[in-house]
Amino acid sequence: MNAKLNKPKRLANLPVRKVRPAYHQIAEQIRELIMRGSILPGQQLPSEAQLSANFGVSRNTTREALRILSSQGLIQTTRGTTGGTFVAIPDPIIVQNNIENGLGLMSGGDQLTAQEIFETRLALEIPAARWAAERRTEDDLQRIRLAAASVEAGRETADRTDHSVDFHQAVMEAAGNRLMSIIAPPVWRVFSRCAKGAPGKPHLWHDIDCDHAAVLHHIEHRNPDAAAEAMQIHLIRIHDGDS
Amino acid sequence: MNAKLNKPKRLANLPVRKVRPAYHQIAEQIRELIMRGSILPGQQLPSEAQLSANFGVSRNTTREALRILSSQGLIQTTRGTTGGTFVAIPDPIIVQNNIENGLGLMSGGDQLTAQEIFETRLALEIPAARWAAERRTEDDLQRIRLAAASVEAGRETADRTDHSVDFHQAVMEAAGNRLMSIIAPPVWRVFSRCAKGAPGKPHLWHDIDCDHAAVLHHIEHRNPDAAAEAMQIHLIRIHDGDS
DNA sequence: TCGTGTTAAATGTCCAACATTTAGAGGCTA
DNA sequence: TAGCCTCTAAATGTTGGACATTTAACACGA
Repeated sequence: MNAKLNKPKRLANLPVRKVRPAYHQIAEQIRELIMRGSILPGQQLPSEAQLSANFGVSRNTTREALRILSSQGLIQTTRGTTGGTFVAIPDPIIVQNNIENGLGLMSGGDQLTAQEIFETRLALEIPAARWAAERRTEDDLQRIRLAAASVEAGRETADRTDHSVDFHQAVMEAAGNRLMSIIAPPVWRVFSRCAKGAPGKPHLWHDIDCDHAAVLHHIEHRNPDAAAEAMQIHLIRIHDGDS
Repeated sequence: MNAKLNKPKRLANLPVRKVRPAYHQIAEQIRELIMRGSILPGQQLPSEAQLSANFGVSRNTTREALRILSSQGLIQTTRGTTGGTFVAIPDPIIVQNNIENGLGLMSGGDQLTAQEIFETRLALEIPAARWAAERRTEDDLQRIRLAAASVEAGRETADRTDHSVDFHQAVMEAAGNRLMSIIAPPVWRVFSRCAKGAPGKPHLWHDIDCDHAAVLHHIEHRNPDAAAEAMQIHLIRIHDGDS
């Protein structure tokens, strides 16, 4: 049994697969079609039987290829007479889950330190606070206020942590950059998983509430520099508070 | 045919699957085992035959579940007598590909604008330049120099674009944050795909070379603020140059 | 007109067999 | 003994066919 454990290492060091399995090649080809836009989101792919005939493989092999694409969020399958395989309409939730999966894997293997995740948060959220102060709508403000209030109201630490993410999410969305809104949540989730051994001193939560109020205040008054600085102070606090 | 096009929308609006397929449930269960650490990276899973027996499904169904996990980078399969299915050791390349898949899909569907991608680059790369100036080693410098020289030497626009990514990658790696080094490349690739209709004025490439030299110079002399500013100027230039 | 049953098309699942790859065991030879 | 060869076993890869299930549309009758 022990002999088996070191086998994967050998594989990782020798990524020279002579021939990739058929299902892998087929997935690659269909993926290429989708990525280059030859088949548009919402359009239907040929049925499994037709695909199998076209590629000259059995239906089982085709299905294994489709499972790969499906798990990458590229296609969706439905049953029934009008069912079939369709190019998926991009869904931010699924994309985020995929990113989180990957990042979670790496942080679990000690390949990511808490410091690195903290720095990434600085890079993403300080500019976000600045842009939020410049661009926020009344709706954005409302959401940020609500999230800040939920954190204050939270009784247990777990509640507060959850709602704290809501606060940061609300600020991020007020910044009006959808790409950053997609990237940030997975980073937060990995962050909270890395730093979950954080009991926190009793006054820490009070300080955090003050930080949130300050960020909100500066965004409210459209003061980008102050909002950015307040966010920086806040992030440093929650990072140091955990250590 | 047209009737088929709007079917996926209906699905997206009705995410109430009565029962998820068996392969989906099995993938979920095994994924849970891996994520909670019950099976450690490098360890071997039971053979497909044993898994099928344990779950009470056919080998085909088990294989489709394994394809899902494999495409998520969670497992690796090898053939032969010592082969089998092993929990994968996290690989940044695969994680990056998954992220790029997702982002690429979203940018293709007009869900991401060039402006948003540009802003994300600002957020990631300006701090990176600053940290690079603080932390760079001699090896880092060497790589940045090499990349800058390759851009200058490039004859065709395509060559220069490729090597330009190398330059930014080298700076990013000098910053010493692996999480940001993972996130940034997918963003770049989506960026270059969005802005590939960029012929560029003749003097643009010369300006870019000057920018690179300035960034390199400030990183070399450990001047974080100047490096950050030079990177900002550079990013703005390549963004405006495309419009 | 409304409901209802039938039907067809597609994916989901199973089975049994065979092909291929791979490392190791064992035997042969020098 | 060292080195090479063949054989074998264990695992994944692939095939073909069959049947189950789901779903919407169609035809039919009250």
